[in-house]
Amino acid sequence: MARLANVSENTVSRVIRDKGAIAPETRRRVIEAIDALGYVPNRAAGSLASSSSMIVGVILPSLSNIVFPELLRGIHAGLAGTSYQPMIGVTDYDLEKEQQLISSLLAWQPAAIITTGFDHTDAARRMLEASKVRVGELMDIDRRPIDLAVGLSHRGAGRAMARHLMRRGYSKIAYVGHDWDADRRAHARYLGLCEGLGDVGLALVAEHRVDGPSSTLSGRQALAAILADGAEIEAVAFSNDDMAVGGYLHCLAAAVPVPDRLALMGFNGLEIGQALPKPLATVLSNRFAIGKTAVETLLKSPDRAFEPAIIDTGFSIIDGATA
Amino acid sequence: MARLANVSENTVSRVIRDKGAIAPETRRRVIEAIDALGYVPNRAAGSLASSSSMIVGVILPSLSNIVFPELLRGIHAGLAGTSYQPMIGVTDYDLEKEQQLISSLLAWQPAAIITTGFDHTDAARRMLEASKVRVGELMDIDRRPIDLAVGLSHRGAGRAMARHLMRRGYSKIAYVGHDWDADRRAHARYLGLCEGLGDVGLALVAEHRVDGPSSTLSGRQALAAILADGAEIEAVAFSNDDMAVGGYLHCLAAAVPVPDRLALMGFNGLEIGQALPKPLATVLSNRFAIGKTAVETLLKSPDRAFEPAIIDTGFSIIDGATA
DNA sequence: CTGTTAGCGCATTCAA
DNA sequence: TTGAATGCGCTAACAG
Repeated sequence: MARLANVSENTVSRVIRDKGAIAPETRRRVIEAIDALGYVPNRAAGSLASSSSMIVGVILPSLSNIVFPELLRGIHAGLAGTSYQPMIGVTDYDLEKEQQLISSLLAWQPAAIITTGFDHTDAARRMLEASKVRVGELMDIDRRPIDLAVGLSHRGAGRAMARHLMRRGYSKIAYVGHDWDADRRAHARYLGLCEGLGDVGLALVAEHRVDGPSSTLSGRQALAAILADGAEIEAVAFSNDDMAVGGYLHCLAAAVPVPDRLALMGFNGLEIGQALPKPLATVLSNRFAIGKTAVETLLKSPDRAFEPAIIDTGFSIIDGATA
Repeated sequence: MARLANVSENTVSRVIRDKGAIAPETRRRVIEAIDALGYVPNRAAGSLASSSSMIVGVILPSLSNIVFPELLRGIHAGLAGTSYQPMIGVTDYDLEKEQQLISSLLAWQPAAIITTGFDHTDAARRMLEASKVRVGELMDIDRRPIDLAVGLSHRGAGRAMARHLMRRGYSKIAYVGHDWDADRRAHARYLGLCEGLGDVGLALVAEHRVDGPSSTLSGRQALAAILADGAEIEAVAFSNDDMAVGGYLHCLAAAVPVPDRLALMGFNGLEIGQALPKPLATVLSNRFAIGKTAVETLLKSPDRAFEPAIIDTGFSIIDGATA
């Protein structure tokens, strides 16, 4: 193909990568030859030679929870138009698996590695720090990142939920949630919620947590359970929208008037919440923006800054009609 | 590191890849050296040398529709325990984008490429056929694949929906759907539905399609619209569960008794449908199994068979309580 | 602006 | 069972 265009192999490479100055005429010939032969460059060779690849490693805790595909959507959006390719791994909330994935991904010498949260094994942290790839830790901003954190303060979101419910006149507030070991951010929101209540001398009047991940079904069952306990409850703060939608469906099935007899509030701002007969009161967490911003910021520079950076994508209360 | 273990570079490579016979003692020394130095092999170099990589290219039409993340989950499950890594791309239902992604992915010399459906540009089809990588076309099985198809007959699923509704005693059946240009499989189900009705001399009494992708909100609006038209309708077949859940929520909000006044049926078997006050009648599409089966089958052999293969993962009716 | 030269870090021969 | 030699296809550095 270099022969076909009457140039050196190298010039071809330069045309493809748009690097260095090239005579317009030469470029034309090369491009012609390229699509005459249907040439596809070998990325492995390129990566080896340049000891860097156009890969962005993405590590997600789960694909079952819709928020992570949405985060991935944002990452994709940030990558669109570039020639970076995401390589993804799923940890199932297991830090050992995360460490192993980090190792496999580093083997490709990626441009960046994106993961969630600040919890990593020591070995994983060392690998990330030792490598010079850019590192994005997403969703949370409440601790010091390795390189870049993009997300929101879940502690702050929890406080905001407390304030919102109190502003609406509820004071007998309960909590319904799911497993904290896996979902640390849910725990942070819980703590924020308690702090927010504590600020005005209140406390949760009841709480119920289910084992395992959040889901509509378990939210529905959990709300039924906490109501069966008989405590006097005016409003329920859920660990997230999945749980809250489940709770709402229980109220529909059990004919509990929402929000008059019981107010409900979720977290995330999922579409399904807004399609309910009464739109769910919740907190929008901007997953898409988190992913997109993270990618754009990381790829802006190939090198880390002197100090880790934190980008707060914020959150906003969605008033809804259930609280 | 070869020095540390007192062996040649080459022996190290053999230990890592578990290839060729190695003295237990030597292997021990090498492994020791490996994790003493925290050595991470360079995959790009490996791929270049072997002209094949441990990458599986995955091309999805969208991440907004929950079925594709679930397909991805299945793919991940099939990859778990192997050292293959998925590299993913999203087409937004655009065949040109698919072609471009196929080209970028082939540049990595992947072990396999997984995409959805049988619609590809001519160029894309040529690239896939020319390369010797294994090719999985997922979700549908109604046409002849390039190498391997894994999925279900959407035509058949549409007929099954028709039969189910008729068996339940409904004969005035309407259709509510979304954009067919993007979602060819939804169209196939529609055709199957019409055929199923036609078999016993029936036809749809009304139909309504919204532009754009399926969503709970548009399902809700679409059902409201078709009911407002005034045709006499006993049951509605939706293009999928997102739309059907939206329809159900409309019935809740508008106090339309389900299924007594109006029966509803969806497609996919999403979890949310089963969490509704009345579980949704729907058709389970086994997305997870499709992804997992496809990966497992493709990676079983590095070479294509003489004849393309088709794996029918089937579907099953979920009776529910809405039809 | 373009050509030349020399590796990148492995896997794959072939010998020993 | 191990070592030595060769090259995968490209990019980087340097000349010209």
